[in-house]
Amino acid sequence: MRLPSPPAPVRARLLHAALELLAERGYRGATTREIARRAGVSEVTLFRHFRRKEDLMREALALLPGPGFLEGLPGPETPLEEGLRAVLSAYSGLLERQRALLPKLLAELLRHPNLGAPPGLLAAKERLVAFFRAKQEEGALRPDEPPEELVLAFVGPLFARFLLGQALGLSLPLDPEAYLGGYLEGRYGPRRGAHA
Amino acid sequence: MRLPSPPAPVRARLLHAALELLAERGYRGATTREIARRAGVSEVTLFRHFRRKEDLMREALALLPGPGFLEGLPGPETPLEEGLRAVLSAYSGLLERQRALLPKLLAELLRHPNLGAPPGLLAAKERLVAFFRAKQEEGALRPDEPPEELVLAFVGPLFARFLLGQALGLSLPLDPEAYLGGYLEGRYGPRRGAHA
DNA sequence: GGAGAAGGTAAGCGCATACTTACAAAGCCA
DNA sequence: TGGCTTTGTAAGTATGCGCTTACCTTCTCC
Repeated sequence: MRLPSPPAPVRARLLHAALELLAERGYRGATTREIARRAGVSEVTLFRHFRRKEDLMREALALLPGPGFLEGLPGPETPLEEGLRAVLSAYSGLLERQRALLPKLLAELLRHPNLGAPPGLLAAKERLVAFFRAKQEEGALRPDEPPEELVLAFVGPLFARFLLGQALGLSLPLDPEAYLGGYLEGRYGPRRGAHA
Repeated sequence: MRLPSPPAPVRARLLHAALELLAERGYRGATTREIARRAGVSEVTLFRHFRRKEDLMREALALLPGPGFLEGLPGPETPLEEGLRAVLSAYSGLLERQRALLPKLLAELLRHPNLGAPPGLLAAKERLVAFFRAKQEEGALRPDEPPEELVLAFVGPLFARFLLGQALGLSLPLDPEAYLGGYLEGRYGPRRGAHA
């Protein structure tokens, strides 16, 4: 009798190799030969686990954003600054751990919509939007912008830091407290309150 | 006697087709056949103008960010809000005109560092950093963050709007005044000044 | 020990790709 | 008219790709 399959390490290795190569070289550049080689198995084995390259890629993308990421995000009841710090740490941890794989993977998602958006990423987005909306309703954040805009304003610069940073040679260490302050207080000069 | 070559339209069409396809399908997916077809010439003609595909791609990327973009950016003497509005209009105009080609092209740049960073993009970055630094020195912007951080905080959400937006199904119309306000005033709730 | 599952090796098929060669047609300028 | 340049068409080469087939080995579990 077979157990419901203890997650075969070969399969997992193939998925991780596929994800890596997809980010590094794009869909066409990530060849099945190279994926198999990096996973330490033969190409035949790859095709025994996944009927088509496309199936493999779809499953690999579903690994995003990785284990523990969702749980690290704040819930609607988390206080504002604590929640923002949690987002900051989860997000920058994700980007640093994966060495900027994520921006390239997202670009690949745009190019191949038939691969479908990874459910884990969609769930993360929902959770973020819910958190920011809750803080708006509490009065802790400006109510005059849609919550999605607040999410983008917080997460966008983190994201662009990796993409633009690498492409244009901007390398910035991340100072979480300064980052939080800039987000909450705005960028006006030191002694200025609200603007006209 | 030959004039210094009035920029051959065939060559220009090939470059634009290459840039488009590079964004749409990535380096490997942008085949020389398809580039030639889209430019309305034969594949042989393509190889008569560019010895190798790589040469074509490198030259095509050098077209970025397109004519007039640099001139639309503010100089160090432009006042703060006027300058920010100029950045906003130049940047979002660029992204909208090119239908989100840019994020995918940047991802492609990351994957093929041997193609080199387009000088026009580097110049745009320099100009932006110079503008924000000048505003810091005038006291119009917080002096406690590096100017590159201020650039990323302003431009990052615009950028992420296209990339994350398309990949995750966040679609947000851009309200320039609200965007400016959020950047300058911060995201704290309606009645709150500086934070602890 | 024997069956079945999971893996490997070797070889190959059909196709698309980057790139080439050979040759002909059209336009421009002397 | 005649050379020069630019483009086209037809055909082809070598390589690499996704994917398959056939056969052998190793391990586990009864």
